[in-house]
Amino acid sequence: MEAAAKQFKKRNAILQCLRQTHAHPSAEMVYDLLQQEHPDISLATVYRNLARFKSQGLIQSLGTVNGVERFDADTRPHVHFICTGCDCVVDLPQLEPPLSLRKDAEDCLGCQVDACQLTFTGLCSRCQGQ
Amino acid sequence: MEAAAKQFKKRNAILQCLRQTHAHPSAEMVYDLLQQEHPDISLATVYRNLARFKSQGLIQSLGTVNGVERFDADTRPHVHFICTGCDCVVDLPQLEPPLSLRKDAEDCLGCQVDACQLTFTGLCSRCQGQ
DNA sequence: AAGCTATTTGCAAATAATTCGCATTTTCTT
DNA sequence: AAGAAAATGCGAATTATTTGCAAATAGCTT
Repeated sequence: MEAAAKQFKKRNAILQCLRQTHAHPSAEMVYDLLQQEHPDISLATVYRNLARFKSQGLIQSLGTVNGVERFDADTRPHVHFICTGCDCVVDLPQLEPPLSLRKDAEDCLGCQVDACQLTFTGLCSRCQGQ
Repeated sequence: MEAAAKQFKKRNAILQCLRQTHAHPSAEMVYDLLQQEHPDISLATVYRNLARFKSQGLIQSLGTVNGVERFDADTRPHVHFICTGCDCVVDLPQLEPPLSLRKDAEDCLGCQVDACQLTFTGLCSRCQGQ
């Protein structure tokens, strides 16, 4: 095996891609981002691996923005802002997620809370100037 | 026109349906709920009117749960709990949505925040007993 | 390195939720 | 009652996502 170890797994490329961006990409966005490095990757592979990462807790889903699911490799609870103009998603690590309400929710409903998601929506600075 | 004014609009039936339930239904759930009263309603009409109500601010969308969009006729900001076991959605009117963070978000990003959504996910009391 | 098994992938077809076009019906305005 | 505008039903189209399956790849065992 003298040739360069070009053949790592595509799976890792997908995870790295997610970890290197702050764009909270969709499956198709990941697919597009990987085109340079892996022109032969399949969209199905991206979907499959995103589903796997999610079930493994390696990434989290932000739910869907305009009909398409968006992902985040940062699994720590943090606040998001979603622009209804351009569909961009931005982190707000400065803001404290209201985790203290979690126990209240559990007490109110007798449920078991696994995650907390706080999202602001509106227009980003760019989209405000139309 | 002596016969009873049976022919109000289906549009209103859809809105009333949403207002009378706490199930945060999807389009198809609304369609099913209306079958008794309006067996001749079309699913497309439900979709069309939900979109209209949303754009008018008469209802809000909770985003999608397991791939299907869910709606709420209560447009006041309030906290939700979503069960990942049975996909039920429950209000938590007792909990205070962190609206105070809204201004912080705007300051951080220079954005304009229009809405705030806080959602807890986990297992409801029924689903905890498997 | 060869052989064997399990996993991953690409492709194309299938699925599922939602939207759209258009003809018909209903409502509104006069 | 007549005509214009809006709402609806139906079926087809669209779009995101999933799946079946055969080929490719990676891991083991010798």
